[in-house]
Amino acid sequence: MRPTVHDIAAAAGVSLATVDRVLNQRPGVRLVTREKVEAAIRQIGYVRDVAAANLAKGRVYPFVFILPTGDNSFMHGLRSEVHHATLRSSFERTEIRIVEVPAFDVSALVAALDALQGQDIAGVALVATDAPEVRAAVDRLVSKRIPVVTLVSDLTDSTRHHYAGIDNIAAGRTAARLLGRFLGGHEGDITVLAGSMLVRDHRERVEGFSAVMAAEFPRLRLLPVLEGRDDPELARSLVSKALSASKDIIGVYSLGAGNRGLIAALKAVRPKRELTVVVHELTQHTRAALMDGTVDAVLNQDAGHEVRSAIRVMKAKADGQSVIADQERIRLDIFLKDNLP
Amino acid sequence: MRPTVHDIAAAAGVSLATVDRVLNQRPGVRLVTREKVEAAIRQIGYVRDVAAANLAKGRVYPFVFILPTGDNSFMHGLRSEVHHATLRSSFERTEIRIVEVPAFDVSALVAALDALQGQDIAGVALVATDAPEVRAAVDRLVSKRIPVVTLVSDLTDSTRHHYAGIDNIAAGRTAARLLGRFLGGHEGDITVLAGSMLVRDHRERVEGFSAVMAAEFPRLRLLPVLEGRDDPELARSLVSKALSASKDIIGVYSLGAGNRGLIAALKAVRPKRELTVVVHELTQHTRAALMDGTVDAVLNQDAGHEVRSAIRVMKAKADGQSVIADQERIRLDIFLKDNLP
DNA sequence: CGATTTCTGATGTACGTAAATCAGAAATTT
DNA sequence: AAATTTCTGATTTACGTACATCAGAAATCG
Repeated sequence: MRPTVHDIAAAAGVSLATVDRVLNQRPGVRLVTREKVEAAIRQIGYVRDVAAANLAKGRVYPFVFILPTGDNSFMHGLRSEVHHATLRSSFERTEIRIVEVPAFDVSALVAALDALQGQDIAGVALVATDAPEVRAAVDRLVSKRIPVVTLVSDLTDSTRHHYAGIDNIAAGRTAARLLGRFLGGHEGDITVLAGSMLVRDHRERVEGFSAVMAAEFPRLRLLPVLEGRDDPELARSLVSKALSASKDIIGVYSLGAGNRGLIAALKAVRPKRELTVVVHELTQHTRAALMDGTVDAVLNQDAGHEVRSAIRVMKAKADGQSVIADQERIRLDIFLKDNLP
Repeated sequence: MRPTVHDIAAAAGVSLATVDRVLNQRPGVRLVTREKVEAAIRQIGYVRDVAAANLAKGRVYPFVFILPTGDNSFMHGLRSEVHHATLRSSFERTEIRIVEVPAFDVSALVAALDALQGQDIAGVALVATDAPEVRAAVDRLVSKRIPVVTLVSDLTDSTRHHYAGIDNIAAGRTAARLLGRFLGGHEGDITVLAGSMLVRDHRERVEGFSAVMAAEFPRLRLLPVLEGRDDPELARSLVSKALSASKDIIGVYSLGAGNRGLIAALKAVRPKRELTVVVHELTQHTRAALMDGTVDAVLNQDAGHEVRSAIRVMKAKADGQSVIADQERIRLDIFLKDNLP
């Protein structure tokens, strides 16, 4: 059986109350006594039973998710996953609040973060726009001992406790290799469609993609990155224009959201032009496009995993516990038409 | 706040003791009273606090993992993941026992399963060899209300509660498409190396692989499947022989374990022959081979996820609880040299 | 040395559930 | 109607921890 507080008390030759004071860092214990107790804790290998502790405390974890607005499928899916998590709240002792903030809007995000300051919050998860002001706001929360997890897109040089998202440089590199290998030794242009270079995940994907393309597929030339702001309509017109401007385009990498516009543009030129296409985010649109051959591969991050992971990590941090690092690594899913879930 | 047993008692106009009898299916409650209580439970939406219940019961979950012996890296990794789980036992209230059984040995597996019959076991996870005798033994356990989860390889038509592993047909199909696309329009032979056609996962991979190859890459011809019994030495000699027998081999699909033998055989012919290679299971050997270009893609199942998922599912079944299906779906990981973890 | 101040022990209640005991009520049998 | 059996209620203890209170011991101060 696992040792309990009673065992510590017996081992250290003190009372339960003193053990409790040491464990919960309450005042009223002499240094020598405290050390005696701590030694006993280590020696018998006591670990607090979090379930029992939470029961006694009536603990609930008030978490806040800050998500960008926008009607693209990915963010819609993310919101829906957070919503699903709220349905499990009573079991998991969480109380999840969703705060929506305009996409790519730095000051709105900062305001939302700062609004959390005084509140009783056990953790914050946010889709970060990578700006110094946001970093500063996050650091303020961290310094108030509030666990902060970035979701989907990370924040450079901030003190956030954890990032629940994929390695976007690796994603870009992987896209490049898939595209390069699928195109065999062919020569031609590649067009890249991003959402916004303001978010770190998109910048990193471009960076990884360009690096591998330059190093390993010199016969494929990258055209300037198009910014579709994750907006289907804008994406459509940008891609259509690009395709008619250059007849040498043989490959497309879409690394943001708003792919339903991209797919429409591709279908418009489809029988005539042969294009190899890699896109991000598995949605109903990209799934259909993968099935019908409009798209050759879909890179995906599982929003459900990201949300559940963020919650687990925030809980662990709030309790000062460690996490199973391996379990919290968010993986880059590669979908071909054969391994769709 | 969540409703408690006290709320049920009040709502149903009965005592705590009666509520307890209904909840835990103890005798001594008249049918009408029982129905009244059950109605109250539904009406106020009571859900048992499993943490508190486990605390009160002093519940521990004695689980058994039945794993095949064998010194290939994959099984080694699997054992090590189960071992890691034992280290978390005290937190998770589990008591994990590992039973080793010779690989591909039906009667030994059946004996191990039957040995569990009378024992106090909260769940069994096994790497199944797909045979009717094994299925029958599993069904016997299931009929004794013991949760059974197949791990890595599933069991046809059995009543096991859950399968913690990848979709192997999809894995084979994916391998075929990767190999086919990477080979561009080239023509030639493909050799397939399996462990044993006695295990369902390997059979299914071959099936998926062959189907896609036949349907979509008619210029690639499949040679007869080699059976390396997941043994590095055997794999090496089989592949070496095949490579020298046919000069037309331009692709290799290795769907079992024992890849360090395969890799040695490949390296032996490496500078002269150009081969596109897809293998299963990320180990130190396949990882190195992917990095140095001997292998083009690695398909992987995350043993850690499988083990943790199996434990979560066995727990849930033991408690009569539901699982988050999406969270328990084991994914096929596709690794190129760019997205290695 | 006595008077504080600071520490420590003893004890009790609580969290939500499980499980046991015993007395009394209701139903069933004789 | 009495005797029995079957149900139900009331109450208690326990799980491991948190937290509060109060009394008494030890240390520190004047």
